[in-house]
Formats: sequence, structure tokens, C-alpha cells
Amino acid sequence: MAVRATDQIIHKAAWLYYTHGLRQDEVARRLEISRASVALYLRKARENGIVNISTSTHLFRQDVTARRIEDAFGLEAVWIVGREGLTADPAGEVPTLAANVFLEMIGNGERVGVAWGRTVYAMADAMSYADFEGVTVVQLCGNLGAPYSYRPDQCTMEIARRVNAKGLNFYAPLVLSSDRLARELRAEPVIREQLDSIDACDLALFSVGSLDADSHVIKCGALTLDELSALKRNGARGVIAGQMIAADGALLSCDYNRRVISADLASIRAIPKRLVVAQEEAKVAPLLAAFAGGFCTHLVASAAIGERLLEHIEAGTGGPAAAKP
Amino acid sequence: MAVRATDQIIHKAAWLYYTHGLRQDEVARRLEISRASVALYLRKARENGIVNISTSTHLFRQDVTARRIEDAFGLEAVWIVGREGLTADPAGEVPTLAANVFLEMIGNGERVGVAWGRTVYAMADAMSYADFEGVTVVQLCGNLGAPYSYRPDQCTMEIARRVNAKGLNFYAPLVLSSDRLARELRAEPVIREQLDSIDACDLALFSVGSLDADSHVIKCGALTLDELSALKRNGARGVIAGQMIAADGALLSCDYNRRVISADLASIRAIPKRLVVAQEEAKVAPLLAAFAGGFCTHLVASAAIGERLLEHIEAGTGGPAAAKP
DNA sequence: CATCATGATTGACAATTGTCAATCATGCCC
DNA sequence: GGGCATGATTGACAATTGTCAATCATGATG
Repeated sequence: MAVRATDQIIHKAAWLYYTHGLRQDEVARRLEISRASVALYLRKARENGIVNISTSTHLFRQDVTARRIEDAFGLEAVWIVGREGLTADPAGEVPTLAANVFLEMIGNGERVGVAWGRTVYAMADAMSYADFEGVTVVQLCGNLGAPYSYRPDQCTMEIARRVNAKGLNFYAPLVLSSDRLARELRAEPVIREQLDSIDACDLALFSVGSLDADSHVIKCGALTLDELSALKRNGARGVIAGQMIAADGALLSCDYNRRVISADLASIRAIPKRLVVAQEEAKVAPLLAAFAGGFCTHLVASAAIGERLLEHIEAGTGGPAAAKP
Repeated sequence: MAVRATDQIIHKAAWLYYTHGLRQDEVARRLEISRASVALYLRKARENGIVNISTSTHLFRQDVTARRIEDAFGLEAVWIVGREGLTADPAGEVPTLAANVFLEMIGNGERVGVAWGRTVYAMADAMSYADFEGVTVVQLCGNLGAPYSYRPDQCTMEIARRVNAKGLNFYAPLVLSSDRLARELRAEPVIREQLDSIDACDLALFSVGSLDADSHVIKCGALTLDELSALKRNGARGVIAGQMIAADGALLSCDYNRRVISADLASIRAIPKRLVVAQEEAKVAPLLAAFAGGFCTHLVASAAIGERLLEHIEAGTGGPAAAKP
């Protein structure tokens, strides 16, 4: 992005204050402006990501639960937020941690795919501004036409804005009414290109959808309750980027999936770093399916989920990962 | 590194204060300690890299000079510190900027090679603490036996300490008295292994040595003035990781180079990201040789050097890069 | 068991920073 | 040109933070 003249002075103030450790009045004197302005510039510098203040997320990885989950499911890294709930807003803990982990995982010049969901939206909201260079954020799944508040394109754009990246949205509905139409739309060059570009991602961010009555796919109107029950009877256990997966993580063979426009599951699996975020306990079964399908390399989860996963591990046999000696 | 119990509370305080934006008194209340302790913990968190405050270095890349140098020499990125000299300590500007750029270039899990020199040492000194994960810092060249203050192993260890990395030193002298001895020592498994591990580096950090009477090679006793003059007559134009290079960037064929124990120049060139730092004007000729030899992908330099390089570019023909239409 | 040394913790005060209403510059429109 | 809207800048005060001497634990030692 181009540098406005006013950025120049903000940058200088930030450099002197944060990097060289001068006091605000010293910075003011050196730049020949009032101290109040310095304070103002510094705030802007923080807000725009010219200055980046980040707290290490290591603490949350040192949790014993996190370690055991990593081992049991063969994940590269797991972060579990504390049981106690440090803040007044326990619901915000997972997205906040996830946002920090996500930022740590991005590198300059990388391409990042994001799906959507309440959690991902909350993450975007909690994410601090950072000034990466050459980062691209691509949308992993189609949009929902409804005036639903957590739209995939909004997630993508907001995250792109926060990390100073280029956002690559794609404007197709998530679900169409017919298989045929979906196929035709997928073949459209604009859409095709976008879907293909997902293969080149270095990092993916998504949550897993559950299949409750108040799950995301229902709330956003992609499915009716009846359709959902039918899918569950057919073996659906979770939702990844809008697509139904079975307990073994495979794409469920069903009419619904054929009507969806979204990242190919194989493409998602081909992305080297895949961060999954889960908050509510209802996400446990979908998570296990996602692990089984190899969709996840990095996980941020609540303490409640951590405990359920541990129980699952201890129950022995069950998990697909138990097959991994 | 293992987490001491006391780190836990420091980390929590930092998380609440920096990530959740609570005030110190709120943090104190929540953790049931005095606010004075919170202030203390926060300071420690900053000092240990639990909290990372970094200022974007983009400003220094937006300099017109920087852009032109990038283009002319085909470098990926160039940073030039401002002419004016923002701080009271102009000599510290280049190392400080370089330290920040260097930290931005490191990624978790990467292997970083560092050579040494006054500038590199000053960088280590100006570098803030960061808590990377799985980073290894390897020494690129042999040591100097003399009680010289900027020893290669010190640079390596200090940088490793700052970025929370494992340091891989190697204890061989930089220059030996005979070709034969150097060859034999290079063949020793301990040394061989270390030298080979350089190939696996993701990032290299070094300066280029000049060939003045007060240059590093002289000051540290690697060469006498007479030997240096002889080498210069033979075509030596700069020093990279202890080795003499000619104007075209090739390793000078000379007795001295055969007596040196250091990273193979081809290995250095094979490292994907190669950050070169240069401060004094005497470094211009060595820099041009380094560019010619393809040793540099990223450059941090003083305004004075920037200007000299520009003049060189404008002089037209000269540069090897001029051949790059 | 008393004594001392060491390091963590705190209360109280000083220093620094954040904020906001008031003022100043700038550009636009009539 | 005058009036007006918009946004930048500042002075002055309030809020927050840094510091340090004093106090409190802890554990080692005679």
C-alpha cells in the first residue's frame, strides 16, 4: 500500500518510541510536534499495525492436555485455553487465543485460506492489526445469499484488512438448488480459477461445523432441520468449509455436498498448515471426524473440548488416532 | 524451554494486559497480587520476549534510494536508514534497523546462519528478545583465538539467546597457519558436520568486510597489513564470512583462503534468504563484489552507502547488475 | 533456634501517558 | 471573499504506570 505523508511521521514517532525507547516528550521534541500529537500518533501506529504488540501463546501449549492431544492425534501443535477463564469474557478467550496463534502462523508473502463460522468471525474481530507484506487471504467457500451476519466474504475481507493483505473473495452461493447448476458454476472460469488458487495456500483457517439444531448450517439457512436429520442418518458427522464429512473424515456422498460450491477437500488437505478452532462442546464429534480425515495440523480449543478429547483418548480404542501407534 | 511456575503468572499478566487490554489494576485484582507486581511482571515479560513489541520496518523500504538499489542489483528487499538520523545515536541506527529486519525475517522452526563483525555484534546488542520456537542459530565461520571482543561464537550465542534459539557453535580457528592443517581440520567429523549443516539454513546474516588498514580482518589479527596489501594486489575486494572475494564475487584463489575454516561460499549462496548489513562507506566496494557474487538477497544499509550505490548505478556500465536488463 | 542473606512483594509517590474540549488550519461551496 | 465543515493539533488535566525504599517470606547456616 502506498505511504501517505502522514504515515511517515507516525512511523517515525513509533520507531523512536518503541524501538529506541524514547519518552513521548522526547519524541515530541525531536519531531517538533506536541506531546499530545505523539500520543495520538502512537495510538494510530498500534491501530494500523505499524507497531505490533503480541503476547506469546506458548503458555497455552504447555498445558498437559494440549500435549496429550497432540500426541494422540498426531497434530503439530495444540493450544488449550485455561479452565479458570482469565478474563471477564470467557466466551472471547478461544477466538482471542486463536487470533494470536493465527497471526503467529502467518509469514510474509504467504497465501492464507479462510472458511467461516461464528468462531472465525469472532477471531477476525479479536485480531489485532499487523502489517504483513505480500499476504493474500482467499475465501475457501461460497457465500450465503441471506443477510446473515457472518458471511464468508466478510470473514475473508475483515481478516485481510487486519493483516494488511489482499483479499480474494469469490462470489458464488455456498449451496445451489441443483447439482447441475453447481457443476456449471464451478466450471465458470472466474470460479474455477479461485478454487484452483486454493491449492497454493500455505495456511488454512477454519472451524468445524456441528450438526445440532442450532448449528451454523441450519442458522444460515443452508439446510432445513429435516434435511439435516436425513444427512445425519446417512452418516454426516461434521461440516468443513460447508461440506458434510463422515466419521472417517471422508466427503459424504450426498446430494447436498454435490450442490455446494467450496474448496475441494483434497485441496484443503494439501495446504501445509491447517489451523482448526473449536469452542463449544458440540464440536467434539465433528472434530474427531476432522482429525480422522487429516484436516487438521494445528488446533485451538476450549478447556471443555480438551477434556472431552482426553476422555476419548483414554477410552482407548475409539479414535481413529488410536490406530496410530 | 521448560516453564517455571513463576513464568506462568508473568505470562498471565502479559496476556491480560497486552492481549485483552485490561489495566494494570484490573490485572492485579484478577490475579490477586499488587499492581506494583503487575508492573514488574510486565517488564519481565517484555524483557524475556513473552511480549513482543516490534515496529514495522516498511518505512525504510519506501525510501526511493532503496527501491532503485533493489531494481539495479536484483535484490529482494533493501532498507536504507534515513539521512537525518532520527536518534541521538546515529551510529546505532543501522544495527537497530537491521536487528528488526532480521527478526521479521526469521520464522519458527528455521535455521539461521550468522557470521560476525562489528556490525553483526552491534545488531545482536540492539536486538530485542523474541520467543521463537524451534529456531537454531549456526555459526558460519571459525573463531579467532585472540581475546578480541567480537568473536563469532559470541555473536552466534548472543543472537541465539535473544531469539530463544539453540546455538550451534563450532570451535575451530578461523585461520590456520597451513593449508594442510586447515584441510585436515575441515575433514574432522565434528567440524565437517557443522559445515554441512549450513546447507540447511533458511536465513543467513552477515556483513561484508572491507580491506582497509582498520578493517576487521586486520584488527582481529587474521592478517597483517603486508599480507592484506598483497591480497589486494591479487584482486581481493571484500571479505565474506572470513573469506576473500574478488570484484566478480568469486572466491579469490589464494593461500589465505585455503587456510580459512568457514562456510563454503556455495553453501552460503544456497541459503534462500541472505541478509547483508553494511554501515560504513568503506563497505561500498566489498558490497558491489558481494552483489556480483550473488551473496545478497536482502540489504540493510546506511544512507551514505545508499548514495554511493546510487552513484554507481547512475555511472551506468559499472555494476554487474547493469548487465541485467 | 536465632541470624542472616536473598529475593519477592508491596504501598506510596513521582513520572509518564491518555483524553478531550478548545483552537487552528484547510479546503469547499455559495 | 465569507461562511462553514472537516480534520489536525494542542494545552491542561486526569488517569495510568514506573519506581523504590520498606517489608515480608524463604531457606541456608552457625
